[in-house]
Amino acid sequence: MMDETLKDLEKRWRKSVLPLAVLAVLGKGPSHGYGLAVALREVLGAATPEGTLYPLLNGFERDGLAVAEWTIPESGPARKTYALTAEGRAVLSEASAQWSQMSLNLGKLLS
Amino acid sequence: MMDETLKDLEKRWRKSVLPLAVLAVLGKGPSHGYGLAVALREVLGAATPEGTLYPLLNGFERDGLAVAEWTIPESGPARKTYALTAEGRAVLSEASAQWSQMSLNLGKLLS
DNA sequence: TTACATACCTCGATTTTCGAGGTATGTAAA
DNA sequence: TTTACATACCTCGAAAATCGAGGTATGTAA
Repeated sequence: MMDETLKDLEKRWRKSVLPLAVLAVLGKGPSHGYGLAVALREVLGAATPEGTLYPLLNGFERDGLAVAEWTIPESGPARKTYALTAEGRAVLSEASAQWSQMSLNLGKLLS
Repeated sequence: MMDETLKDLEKRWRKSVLPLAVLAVLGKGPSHGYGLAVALREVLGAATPEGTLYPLLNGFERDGLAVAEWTIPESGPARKTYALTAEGRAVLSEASAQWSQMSLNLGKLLS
C-alpha cells in the first residue's frame, strides 16, 4: 500500500509536531510516558500511538535532552519519569522561537 | 545510520507541516512547483527539498485536491500550475480549523 | 561558453511512523 | 474468583515519508 490519502492533512502535521509538544509538556515539569500521552491528547487533539511515543522518549534520553528515573507510586505500576536537562531546555527554547515564527506566518496565510 | 539527532526539532516539525503549508499557499491562488518552493521558504523559514515537494504536488493531484495545467510563460521553461479543487478547498478549510486549535494549545504551553 | 536562475522529474537509501503484540500492577464489578 | 479495565512500560517490523543525487531543458547575462 502507499500514500493513500493526502486528504488527512491533520494526521500529517500532527506527526512532526509531536517532538516539540513532548518537550513543551516536559518544560512545565517532569512527567512519565503515560502521563505525557494524556497531556498530549489535550494539546494535539488526538491520541499519540505508544509505538511512537515511547521510542521518542528513549531518543530524548539518548540524546541528553532528558533524564529518566524510575519512580514507584504508592499504588500502581512503576513509572519512568522524564525531566528536561539544561540542554533539553536550551533546545526547547530554540525550537519554541522558531515555532512561533512559523506559526505566525502560517496563521497569516490561513486566515 | 539512524536517528542521530533529536536536537533538531525544527527540521522535524517542518516536515509534516509542509502539506498544510502547500495547501494554504494554493488557497491564495494557483501556483506552480517552483513558485511554491519560493513562497514556502518565506513561510517555513527554510528551503523545501524538491524531492519532497514534487511528489507531494503529484499526490494532491492524484487525490483530487488540486488540478494541474501546463502553462507556457512568455519566457522560460513551461510551468505546471496547480489550482485547488472544491474538495481541496474543503480539506484546507477543515485542516485550517484543526491547525488553529492545536496551534493555540501548543502556544499556551510554550509561553 | 560558462554560469546561473528558472522549471520539471524520478530513484532509492535512509528515516520515521505506528499497529500489533507482549508484560505487569491494582481496582472494581459480575 | 474471574473478568474487565485503567494504569504503565516495551519491541518488532511492515508501511510510509523524506530528500539528496541525478537527470532534462529553457532563457539570460557575464
